[in-house]
Amino acid sequence: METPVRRKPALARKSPKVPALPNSIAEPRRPRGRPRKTIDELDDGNRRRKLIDGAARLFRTKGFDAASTRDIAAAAGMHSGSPFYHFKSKSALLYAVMSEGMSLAVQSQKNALAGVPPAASAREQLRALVRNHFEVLLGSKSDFIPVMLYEWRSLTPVQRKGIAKMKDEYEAPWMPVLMALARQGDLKADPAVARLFIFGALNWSVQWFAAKGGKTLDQLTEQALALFIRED
Amino acid sequence: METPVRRKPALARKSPKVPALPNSIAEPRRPRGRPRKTIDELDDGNRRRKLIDGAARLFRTKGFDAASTRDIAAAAGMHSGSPFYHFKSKSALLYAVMSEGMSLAVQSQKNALAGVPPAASAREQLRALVRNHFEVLLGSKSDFIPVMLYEWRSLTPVQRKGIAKMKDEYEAPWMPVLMALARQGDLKADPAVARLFIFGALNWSVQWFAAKGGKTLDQLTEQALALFIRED
DNA sequence: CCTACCGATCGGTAGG
DNA sequence: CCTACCGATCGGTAGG
Repeated sequence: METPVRRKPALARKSPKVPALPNSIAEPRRPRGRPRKTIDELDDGNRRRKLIDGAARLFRTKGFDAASTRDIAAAAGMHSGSPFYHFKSKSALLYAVMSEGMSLAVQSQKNALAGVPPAASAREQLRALVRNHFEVLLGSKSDFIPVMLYEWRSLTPVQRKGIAKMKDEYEAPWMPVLMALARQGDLKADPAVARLFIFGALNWSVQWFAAKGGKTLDQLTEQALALFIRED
Repeated sequence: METPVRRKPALARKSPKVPALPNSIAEPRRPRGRPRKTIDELDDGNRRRKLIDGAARLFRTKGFDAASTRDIAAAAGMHSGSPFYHFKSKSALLYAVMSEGMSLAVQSQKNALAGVPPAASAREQLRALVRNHFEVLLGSKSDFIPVMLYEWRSLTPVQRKGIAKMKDEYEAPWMPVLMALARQGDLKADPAVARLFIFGALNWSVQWFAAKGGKTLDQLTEQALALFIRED
């Protein structure tokens, strides 16, 4: 599933944009033994990163189909053909965005749950899940998950399975919490349906949330809990 | 805002696909006075209808950008250039889909509210609104509103204003009902935020609802009310 | 509404 | 990673 593969060995060489320099400066002597990371390899990591970040932003703002690989290349400071050195297709780039987004979301959710005291109520656990979900949807890295949510259909079937697995992992902790709340009478709907409604309510916030002037993510979390869960 | 305009006067003439018939049959004599609708004009209505319906379905299943005007033409039994006889651009066709969808939704909602007894509780009124919203999202004409919800960004700014107006009209009856529920203590969240969450929960159902095997729209309605509104 | 077409753009590739 | 390019497709149009 790790799609991107470089097509040629990365050879250290001068950037074509930089004017030629004396050899002693442009090509520092290599130390003996296993070759260290070359300047190009480090740079390559940056380029890949810039491609993924730019793609995430463009896929979110314009949609997958309307964002051209030329747009994405330009956003990363490259020329039109270069993204295909890092990703074998536009769809592989989409997969990379979604897959990275889901990794971040799963990790972020694990951290959030780890911060909840072991004896915390189901209500406290749901609060942590909801608060983290808003962070994932609307926080600093907020291009990735909206792309995942809204560009699902542009994946190939195989890619879709990969993302679905990460989505299952992300959603897994929610059901036991909702079932506990239903058991104690604080959630009145069937937990399976409630889960779908609640995710919908939260996911839809990317359509209307405006960071400026609006509510904070903490406030949104409190409102969501007040709406879904009985207090008494 | 009524974008589609025919470019030439609609002259009654034989369909090119149909073999030539004797004049007396193919071209019935016109009665005196203001011309009645000709066969071609009736047919034109059918064609326009087929274009809009096919576009709605293709925009929903493939997305606006991925659905080509050739696809849409083929779905209506036409050749590639012909949709542009009925609509001046692909985006005008999108607008027609959304605008028709919103008209249907507004009308359907009016009927639903008219069926609620005058002295009905706020809860009953919300039930009618939610039930109708599911019908509009998931019922028989269910391609139109999902397109409206998910292809918003492909409209021109001017078109967007037109749709926004219809959306405001559709959403208007919800706030008083939610405010009444909040006043009587059956809705615990701020009504303005609750409205956004509730629409999100319902709108998201187009992502997971499968007509076969799943819940009925009545059951979904009851679950939604149970989730959002206190019973006691 | 069809036929025949156009310019623009797109994803992707070869070769260095 | 750039340069130069290709075939395919797309929205749209003229002319009948």
